[in-house]
Amino acid sequence: MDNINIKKLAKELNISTSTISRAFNGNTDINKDTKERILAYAKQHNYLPNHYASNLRDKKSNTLAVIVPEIANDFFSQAINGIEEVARKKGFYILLYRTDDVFEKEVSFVNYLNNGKADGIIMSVSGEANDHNYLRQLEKKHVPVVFFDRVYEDIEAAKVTTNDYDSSFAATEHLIKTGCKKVAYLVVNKSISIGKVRMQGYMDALARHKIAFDDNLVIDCSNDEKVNYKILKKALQEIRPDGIFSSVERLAFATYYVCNDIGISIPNDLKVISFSSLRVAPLLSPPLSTITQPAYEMGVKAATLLFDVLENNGNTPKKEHVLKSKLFIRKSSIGE
Amino acid sequence: MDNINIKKLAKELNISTSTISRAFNGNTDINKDTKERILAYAKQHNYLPNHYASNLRDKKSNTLAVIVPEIANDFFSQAINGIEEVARKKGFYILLYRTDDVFEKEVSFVNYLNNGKADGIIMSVSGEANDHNYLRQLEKKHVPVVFFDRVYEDIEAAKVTTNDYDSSFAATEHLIKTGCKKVAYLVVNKSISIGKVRMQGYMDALARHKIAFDDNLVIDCSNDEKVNYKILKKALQEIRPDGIFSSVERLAFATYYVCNDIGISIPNDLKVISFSSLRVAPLLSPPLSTITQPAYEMGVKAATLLFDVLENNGNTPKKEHVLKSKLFIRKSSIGE
DNA sequence: TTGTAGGCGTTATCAG
DNA sequence: CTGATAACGCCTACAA
Repeated sequence: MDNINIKKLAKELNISTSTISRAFNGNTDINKDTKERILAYAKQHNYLPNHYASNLRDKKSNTLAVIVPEIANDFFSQAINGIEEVARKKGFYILLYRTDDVFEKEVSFVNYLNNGKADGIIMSVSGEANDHNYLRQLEKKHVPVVFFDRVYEDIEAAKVTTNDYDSSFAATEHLIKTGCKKVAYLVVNKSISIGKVRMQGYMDALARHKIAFDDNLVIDCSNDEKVNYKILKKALQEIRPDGIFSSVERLAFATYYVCNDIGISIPNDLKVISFSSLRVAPLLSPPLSTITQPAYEMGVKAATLLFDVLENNGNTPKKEHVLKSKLFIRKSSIGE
Repeated sequence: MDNINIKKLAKELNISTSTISRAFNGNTDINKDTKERILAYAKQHNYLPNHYASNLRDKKSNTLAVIVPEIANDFFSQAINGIEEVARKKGFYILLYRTDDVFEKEVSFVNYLNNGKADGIIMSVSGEANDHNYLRQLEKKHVPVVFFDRVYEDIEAAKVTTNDYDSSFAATEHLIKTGCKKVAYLVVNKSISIGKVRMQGYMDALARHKIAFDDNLVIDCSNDEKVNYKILKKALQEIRPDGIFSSVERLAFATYYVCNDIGISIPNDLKVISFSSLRVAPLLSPPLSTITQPAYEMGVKAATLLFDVLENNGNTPKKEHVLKSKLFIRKSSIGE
């Protein structure tokens, strides 16, 4: 009796398949004794309803797809934790997908999800500059989407973000107040999404303090660590900023490495502040000033919104939710 | 035409469902033009085969379950990356589950997987001291399991671990050679699995150097950060070790925090070395000496082994694979 | 309270 | 090369 199923069980118990089904689905129209007998026998024989059959019938998968650019990253892994927490309480499971920031991977995965594989999608996107029609098809299939952190403005869906503009403004202003005259902005892609908003905060803070914006101080980096190291080394040596506002944590780390190697002292020669979810930021040398997004809470919020839509049959109004980041001023950005 | 399916498509195209099915499954028995016509029309109408129906027929889910104690953790998130990389190449997807180190969650999830939800499982376990029969039932269902890092010795399955004993011996010996007379061992649960093996390496290194083992120097911590802080503070003040070998990265961080607060200087007063996958360990103050497991490679290996079993119809011999960790000696453990 | 039967969407088999 | 048909395992009307 290797592959047990509802029919075999029914035969062995001399009972109908419907009754068994009822025993497993919290149906009240069933005799308590019968139910117990079924469950006991099922457990003994290691029977559980087959998910694919159930899902095929119900058109429900009890699965959430989570799409992120990276997994091994403090921000995203904490956000995933938050999503998982909510999903678990609802009896949902997480199908995880990493895009590596490659738009095509995102598209291919989303298309794959087009057919009942997941009941909803939570994603942080990677392809702002592209055509997002592939996402519109999900609507037709009634697969709701919630964006978090990195969103597509042109897609109508629930969105969970942080007050990036304000944080960036505050961080830049902090550097200025602490004495910096030449604050550089580190970014991976200045023309899209997050990099853009954060840059606006940076620019406006400069303007407020009557510091002329200098395009050379916007340092556009890549996703390759070695390349970034070179770019930053060159920038620090040639442009010689006295402050760094980094929109991405790994660029701040790269800055630390470069400074260690070429003998620039943080914060004496250069003050640094960065977006970062690194939990040991206070233990760095020097402790890194950070703008820390509430990653876990963002995950929780995104998942909660998704369940709102799911449970209201897709009729919930789309909303944008902005959570607040926290500014932690530490030694890396404090003047003498 | 909201919910398209193979039958509607067949009707619209005036063609049979079998032909459509063939078009989607790389079947050669189909006219090229027909195939192209089908695929084009399907794309236009946003049709893709329903996964649940396919899986129900094929008894294949193309999904791998990954079970880990935590996600927001450098080691596990890098390992998941490795698993994902391999899975993706095989066209598989990842169902992720976090146990929070709670055995019951592990059991409940594995039981849930008992019915075709996943074709295989990769897990790092949480319940060494318990009954593992729930895992044996997976064998009956032909759902192969691969363990990584934390394994159950009493379950026969492929296992991917690191040379923990050797690394622990080497780390302890390093501290001794650097001048430590009183090396403490930090552990979360000394009696099981990893904590046990690592402790053995520690003890044997002491013995080799004729240092008497002192039970007070084994500092058993918890999963609660605040509790750990208190335990460590007390230990550092009262027992006053001059070296710390930590089997878990977060205990090393806690040590740093305590030392900062009570004015113990690392490495002058206390030398520290720890298992850790933190990528910015060189940037800590002081840079942390680490035993770093090849997390990504372990994930790759585990996934590869799982596919070996899957592709050989479960007939592959079970094997244990031991990868090597790297010892990075940095300032936190170097004498003056 | 329980049983019967049809269908969820797909694909493998077999026949043409 | 294409079509008809019977499963895959389950659940829900509906009937009893």
